[in-house]
Amino acid sequence: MYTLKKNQNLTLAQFAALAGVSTSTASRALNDNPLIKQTTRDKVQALAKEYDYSVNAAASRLRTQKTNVIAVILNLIDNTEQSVADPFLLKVVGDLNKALNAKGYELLLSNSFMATDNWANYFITSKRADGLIIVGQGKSTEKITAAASTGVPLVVWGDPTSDTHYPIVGGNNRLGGYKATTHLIAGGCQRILFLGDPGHAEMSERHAGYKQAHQDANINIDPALTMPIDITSKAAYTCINQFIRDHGLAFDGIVAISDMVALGALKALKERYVGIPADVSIVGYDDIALAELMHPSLTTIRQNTALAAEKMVEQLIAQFNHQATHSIVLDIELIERRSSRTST
Amino acid sequence: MYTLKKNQNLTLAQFAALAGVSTSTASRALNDNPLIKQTTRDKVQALAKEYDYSVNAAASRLRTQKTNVIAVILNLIDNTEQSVADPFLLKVVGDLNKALNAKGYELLLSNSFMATDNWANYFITSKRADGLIIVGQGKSTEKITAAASTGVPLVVWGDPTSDTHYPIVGGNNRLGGYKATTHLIAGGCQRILFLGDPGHAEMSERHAGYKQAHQDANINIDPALTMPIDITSKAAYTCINQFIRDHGLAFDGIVAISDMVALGALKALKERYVGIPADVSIVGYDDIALAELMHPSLTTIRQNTALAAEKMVEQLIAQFNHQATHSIVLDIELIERRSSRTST
DNA sequence: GATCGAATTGCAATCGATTGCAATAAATAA
DNA sequence: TTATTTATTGCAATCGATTGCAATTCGATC
Repeated sequence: MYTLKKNQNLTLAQFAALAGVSTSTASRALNDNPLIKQTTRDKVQALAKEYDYSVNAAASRLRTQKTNVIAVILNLIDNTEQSVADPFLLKVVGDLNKALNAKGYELLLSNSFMATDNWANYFITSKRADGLIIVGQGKSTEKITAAASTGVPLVVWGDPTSDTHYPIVGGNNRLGGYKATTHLIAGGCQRILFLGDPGHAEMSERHAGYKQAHQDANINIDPALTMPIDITSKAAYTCINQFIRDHGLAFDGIVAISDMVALGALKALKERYVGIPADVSIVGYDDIALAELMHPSLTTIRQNTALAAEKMVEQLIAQFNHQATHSIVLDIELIERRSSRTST
Repeated sequence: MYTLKKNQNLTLAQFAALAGVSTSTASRALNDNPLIKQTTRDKVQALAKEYDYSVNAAASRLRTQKTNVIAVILNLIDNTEQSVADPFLLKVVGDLNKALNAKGYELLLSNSFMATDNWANYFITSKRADGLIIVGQGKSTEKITAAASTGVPLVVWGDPTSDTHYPIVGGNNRLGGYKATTHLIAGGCQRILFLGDPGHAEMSERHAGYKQAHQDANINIDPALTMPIDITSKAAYTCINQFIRDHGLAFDGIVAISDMVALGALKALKERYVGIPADVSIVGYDDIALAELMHPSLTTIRQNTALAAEKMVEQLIAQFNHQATHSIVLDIELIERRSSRTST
């Protein structure tokens, strides 16, 4: 059994007295304000370390009206279950954490299932955070537009080609869909399944790329091959099973909306002893860590999340400085592995 | 009657004037203080919603000395690279987020690579958070003990059998190691590789279970079969390849310290056309979402992270209330899948 | 030594919500 | 009716750091 020990906290006034300076000098010294003589600054800072003094963030935030906190909102799409666990989303959070820290901000994590749905009010008006980073556009962008319309600084990870009044950072989804599909076609695929819901902004773009690739190759697009499923491996697994039960193995390639989806499909196919890539080629999306570990390893479209995180933070800071912002399209990259046939 | 533009930053004073009450009444009404007449409370709360008023968290925190924020620190072990991306860690974060929200707390995310290494000082003294949840004991528990010794409220995810002055929540690692190993032995394995570094608290316990299982089955333990590798799939992959190159397939079972490690091993084996589970059986740890999706699906030890998160939050709140706390051992569960032979 | 300007430092008001205590209104008892 | 509780509400001090402006010190120059 352990009990709480009361640790005494110094206030700036007490600390200043200790250091033999006024509170103003102490405060400025701690903030490395050039108004204060260098030697004084050094002395004060050293004392702060010695006495474990650190400024009261609450007081500082109240006075400066700045929190140095950014709220990151996981804007999940479908059912909680899988989405929250999606390695890709969480990787983005990790990268954001790094990018924010590098700029002196802290990360307050939330998801779209929280009680309030007035983000601007809850986070910004209440001075909990200085800005919002919203990961994912969700099925509807209502809450986002609502927040943006109040003038709150925010950035979204999503499809950057969406026409919005706020900046969106994201991969080139159309190109991603195009490259994935083209790669399959080059490998000899003729009937390519599209696994993902085109009702969602990013997916819609990828689907457009998928269609474009077909057209460029003069291949007819069979609408029955587009499967608008949830972004979960379970949905993909079920979908593939159902499809094969209904139509047999009436496809020879799969473009999946995420690696998790691809893995669900892969599992279903393997269980039916479908040869991969001999019978069916698969391309995923995101290049999560697991993609490489699968057997066969998964061909996929890589998104540079670390760079994306930096860009998002950049765009947010621009808003703090009342500078113009804009959506950013990031390059994507096709990572060829063993789940797809190489072009002949 | 004139209308005020909504969503301006109202102060409590302005809002109270609007509502025709004093600031004290307004404040109490918003906090549902029974001192205030019910009808007044209702009226004030309705107005708050109408005018998008929300209390300034900075001011409130300054006055009440309570932040309602918990800092969650990812205490990573080895190289950043893989660990940050470990789906298991991130799942824990997701569950913590949920558990904290349920109790009215927010989650401030950090990792052990941040600038400061005086956690107590940085988070608590500075009034950024009310308590710490540290995910992972790391290779050394220095920082944790340092923080704990200052009396800061904290809880750790790690090995609960460690003898500490702070509460640790975690799975029954010894039992986990034991069950995994016993399961393999029951399936006929005689030479079982242990993939994971026993120098780390949790791993050490699992290793103890591994040894115990051997003893109970009267099987000699070959120390050469214990491979102290990093907790990454890459390390596992390399390790298995190296081992086979050096000694051939001198083992018929693997107990892996995490699913990621198991997957790395699996990949190496598959590439060498080793039959799984025919030639080698594998048991992982954590039961991440991917475990089920692998081919063959991965037998593993499941840890109940959602429950763990709740317990951790509970232990933390107990400290806020100056109640006694204690470490908690959570049950684990063997999930039998296809990567291991079933007991005959 | 006196004067002026620059370099440092200090004074005191301020940020916005909370809460002990006092004050008032309403309800009950005498 | 008046006295006495009891239920509501308001006053004003307080939390701790920041910062505009005033005050002081220090050099350098005449």
